[in-house]
Amino acid sequence: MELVRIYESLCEPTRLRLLHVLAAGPLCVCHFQAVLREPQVKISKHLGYLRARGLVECEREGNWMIYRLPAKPSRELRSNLACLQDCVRENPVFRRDRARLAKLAPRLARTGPACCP
Amino acid sequence: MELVRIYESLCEPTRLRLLHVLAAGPLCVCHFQAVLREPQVKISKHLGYLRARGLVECEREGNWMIYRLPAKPSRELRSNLACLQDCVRENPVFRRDRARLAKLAPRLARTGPACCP
DNA sequence: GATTCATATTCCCTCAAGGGAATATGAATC
DNA sequence: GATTCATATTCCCTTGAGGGAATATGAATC
Repeated sequence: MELVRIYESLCEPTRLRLLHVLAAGPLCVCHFQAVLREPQVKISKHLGYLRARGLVECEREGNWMIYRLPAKPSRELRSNLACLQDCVRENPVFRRDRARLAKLAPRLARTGPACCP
Repeated sequence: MELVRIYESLCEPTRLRLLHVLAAGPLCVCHFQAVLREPQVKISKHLGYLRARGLVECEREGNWMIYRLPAKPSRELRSNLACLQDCVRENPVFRRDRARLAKLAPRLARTGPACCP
């Protein structure tokens, strides 16, 4: 059941944070590290997990791997991502992530989702 | 994070079916067995799991345990249950459960959620 | 109080998840 | 081609989930 794969992907806080941040746009791994302040292994493993289950897509760009939400998400995935965004709106951890992401915004605007140009 | 507990509860098919059936109203364990056609241990364990995480409530009535959705669900839980109902609407397994539940409806109307009067 | 019925719990097993340290990979640069 | 940088993978460990058989519990009945 696809739904179960989705819920399995959602039942870990780091992955929720990754998906929440991704909702704002594509991002490379080192930016995730900067935003979540979690070790590289952890970020990379969880992104790999999400990718294996089709919750994110990725593409290499030079040294960097750019992750994004799926271009054509299933109805189930769309509903659940929307529900997630709604649920975490007022959660301090997620707000903090958004705030850190916002500080990167000017750089992202210049260089695109990859880290350092 | 409460959200994670919710998603953990949702990432198993039997539990999704239980919650889906519960959305139609309170029910005792033996009715769950009849509707899901799963062994007693399995039903009981998963109901216990859901209960421990606050996704269902229960109350003894004579020999029977009546399970129901929480009287005052959190916003997160409400959103996710709604999302779940929406996602499974067209899924054959869940539809079959509903159909079997419907066949019990006349009896339920007479005796309440407990099994045999 | 012994039996019966509905339900819960225990025990045993297997398997996958999650964390971190260390190492591998693959692209770019010198 | 050696080095560097970003990212992925491997290895090792601990922990919890899930399934089923067997057993326990608690209420009702005889």
